[in-house]
Amino acid sequence: MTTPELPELHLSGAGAAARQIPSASLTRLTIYLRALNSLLADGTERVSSDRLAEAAGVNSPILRKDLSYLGSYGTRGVGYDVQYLNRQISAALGLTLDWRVAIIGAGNLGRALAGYSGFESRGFEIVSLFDADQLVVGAEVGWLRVSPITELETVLERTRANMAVLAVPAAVAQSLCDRLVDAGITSILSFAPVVLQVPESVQLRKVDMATELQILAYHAQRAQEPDLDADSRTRSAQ
Amino acid sequence: MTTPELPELHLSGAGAAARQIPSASLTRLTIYLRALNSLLADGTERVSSDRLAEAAGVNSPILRKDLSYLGSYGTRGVGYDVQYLNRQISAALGLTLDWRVAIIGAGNLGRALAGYSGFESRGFEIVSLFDADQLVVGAEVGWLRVSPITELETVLERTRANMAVLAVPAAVAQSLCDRLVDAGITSILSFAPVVLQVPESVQLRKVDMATELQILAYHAQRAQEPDLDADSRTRSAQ
DNA sequence: GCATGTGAACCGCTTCACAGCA
DNA sequence: TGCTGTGAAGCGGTTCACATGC
Repeated sequence: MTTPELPELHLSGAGAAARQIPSASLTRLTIYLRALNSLLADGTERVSSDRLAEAAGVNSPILRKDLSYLGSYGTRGVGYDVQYLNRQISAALGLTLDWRVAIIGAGNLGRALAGYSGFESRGFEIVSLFDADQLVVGAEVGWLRVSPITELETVLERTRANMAVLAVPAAVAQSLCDRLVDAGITSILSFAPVVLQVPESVQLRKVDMATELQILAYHAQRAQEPDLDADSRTRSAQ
Repeated sequence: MTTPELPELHLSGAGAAARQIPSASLTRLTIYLRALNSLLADGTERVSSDRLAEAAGVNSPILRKDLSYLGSYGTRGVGYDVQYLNRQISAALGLTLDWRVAIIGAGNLGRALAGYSGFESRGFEIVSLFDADQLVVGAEVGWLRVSPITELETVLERTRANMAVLAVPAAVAQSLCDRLVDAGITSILSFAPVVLQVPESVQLRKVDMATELQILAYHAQRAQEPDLDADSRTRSAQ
């Protein structure tokens, strides 16, 4: 099982990348983007790291550090130009490219996603919506028509989708995921509460609402019981 | 390196809680729980860390480390009893307590959450569903009836909710969040794409689908462009 | 013998203080 | 002077190898 001594330097695979943005920073960058969009809507032209950090709910040193991964886009003594910074972050995240999203599953969740206006405004176009249920196929959801899952490969190709969102029951998630991968999709966001297996070349992200509630439950439980290490089990001293 | 033997017990900081489970471990623990439930359904009675780790999509050392935060629930040379471990993790996460969830917003997303069977099976009972739209109020969603948001405080109290899920538009999220906090809710899961301000005593978790897609876009962009450090800026060698 | 449990090294993110520049 | 940008220190999580106990 364990290969004893393989000094594995993890540049992730071939053609590995220089200067990868840490994943925690990535998450925050999307939040800065939201805050900048708000500022743009307000007509604000300049912003300091302190104020932007406050709007994003983080501290300003880490905001500056995050931005420094992208480059130096501010003016010392002044701050950041809202529109310029917005563009730079968008470009760094790849949002200036053409993202065409297929949604698999037209249940409540799939429909919620299809109707979510937040996507369009941030460079994601939803180009197809699928379901296995014949009663749902053909229905209109927003400006989309539900396609039969049997035509998955054909429609993916015709609509030139390059991302997919899985909003299907756990039982069928893996087989649909496999079909997506075979069809050439390399970015998948899954809402199905199962562990999916994908090749390394495919980016898979998961969102699980039950997980989130369970984590809340853990913290709530701790808050309820001030009696924290009431560990009555016999614990042998280290 | 410094002092050879310092009986260093790491209570993390002032007034901090004893023996907090690292957040990354917490997330994985919920996944183990799912895997264990599958094994239970299969009738499997024992499992090794290798096999459980494989089912959860992680490596086995980190699984054992995660479990070691809870205690020693395995048998060396043998493995873990599926049912027993399941109960221990559930207890550690606080899932044996009574969690009563209110869903705020009965749009597609709120309805998707209300109908999500994954909650019930894991100890979360959805006790109320609210909306501001008079056309939606009174409608039946599953076995719930949509309550008017004007009666939020009354219904929260009557149904004894102790958690809430915000599935409302960004514009109204903060004010509803404030009402939840004032009503005594201390655990909130938000799907609204805004930064919410809450007191420290309130646990807030956020799920944002646009953020997830943006992170996928970043990785997909990198995969597309092998030409990664085409950093043509003049960098003064400070 | 075999699989769990864990101290210790390692690595990467966060923090901080200050250097650099308008 | 003021705010950005960043090296370096600090810290927490992951990895590993092996001690532990059935």
